[in-house]
Amino acid sequence: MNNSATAGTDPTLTDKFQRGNVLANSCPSRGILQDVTSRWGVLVLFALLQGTHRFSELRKTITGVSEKMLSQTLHALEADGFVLRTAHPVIPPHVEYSLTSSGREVAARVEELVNWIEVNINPILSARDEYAAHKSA
Amino acid sequence: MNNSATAGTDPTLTDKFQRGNVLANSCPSRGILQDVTSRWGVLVLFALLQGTHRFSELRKTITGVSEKMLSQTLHALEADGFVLRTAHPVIPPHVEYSLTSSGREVAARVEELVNWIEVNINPILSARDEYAAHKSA
DNA sequence: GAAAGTACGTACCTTTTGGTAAGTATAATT
DNA sequence: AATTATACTTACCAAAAGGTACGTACTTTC
Repeated sequence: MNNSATAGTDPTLTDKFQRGNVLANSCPSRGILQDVTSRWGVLVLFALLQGTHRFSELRKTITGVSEKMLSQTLHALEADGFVLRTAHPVIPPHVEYSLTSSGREVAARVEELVNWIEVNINPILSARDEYAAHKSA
Repeated sequence: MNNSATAGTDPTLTDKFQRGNVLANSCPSRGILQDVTSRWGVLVLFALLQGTHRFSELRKTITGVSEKMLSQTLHALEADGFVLRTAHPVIPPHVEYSLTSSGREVAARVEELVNWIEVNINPILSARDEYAAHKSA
């Protein structure tokens, strides 16, 4: 994928110094951030804070996700070590998803952000309307 | 198992009704969330926490943004009332971007998330490597 | 009088993301 | 013997995000 820094320049040396700085586009934090803040990633983390869920439960809980996207999102979060997948070898399949300890830590931050937005949704929507009205006037 | 409002604050019943529910795909919170957690939205909010910036300064600070994307992102955040655009009518143009009070509040949450990831980047990357190694084995 | 500086908008094209529908495996149920 | 249930994957297509490059406006500097 796209891990390279600015095209043409030698990235290797500067990369080490740019670590830990999201504002630098070669910083690996950006990749993690995208997994966490992706459209479905946020909602999966948020939902799993309520406890362990099965795949089909997550699908019902997070309205609008397709199986494909949910699966993809869970894979990414699992790879980053935020989500633990536990498969019980039975038929039909039984798989449970839960947060790891680091997953709980990121999810807590995500939750704070989500909660703030939900609590302040009305003022924000008003701001939007006002902005739109002002532009068209 | 079902208390949707938690975090650190006490979840009253009225909270639950005044809040939206991001897990429902018709909830407008999802739209705001996407502005805030978009690839460049996160970084713009993060950068503006350090203070007022001009357009060209933001471009230099957030490595990798194109003018088009930065402009688009700033518009979205301005419409949501998170960013204040101040244009000085001089030539060449001079425009300053800063956070509004609500912008500072969201940005603070975004910052916590970003900071956590940056501090924990190494363990996370190790988890990734281990996961990749395990899969290929 | 050409170039640079600033903050964009826009047309065009590529890449990524996302959705839909179908397929897979197998045991229990009807 | 067909259906149901679960957790996926994959192929295919549509939509959205993103990048590049150029245009605009006007003044100051070279």
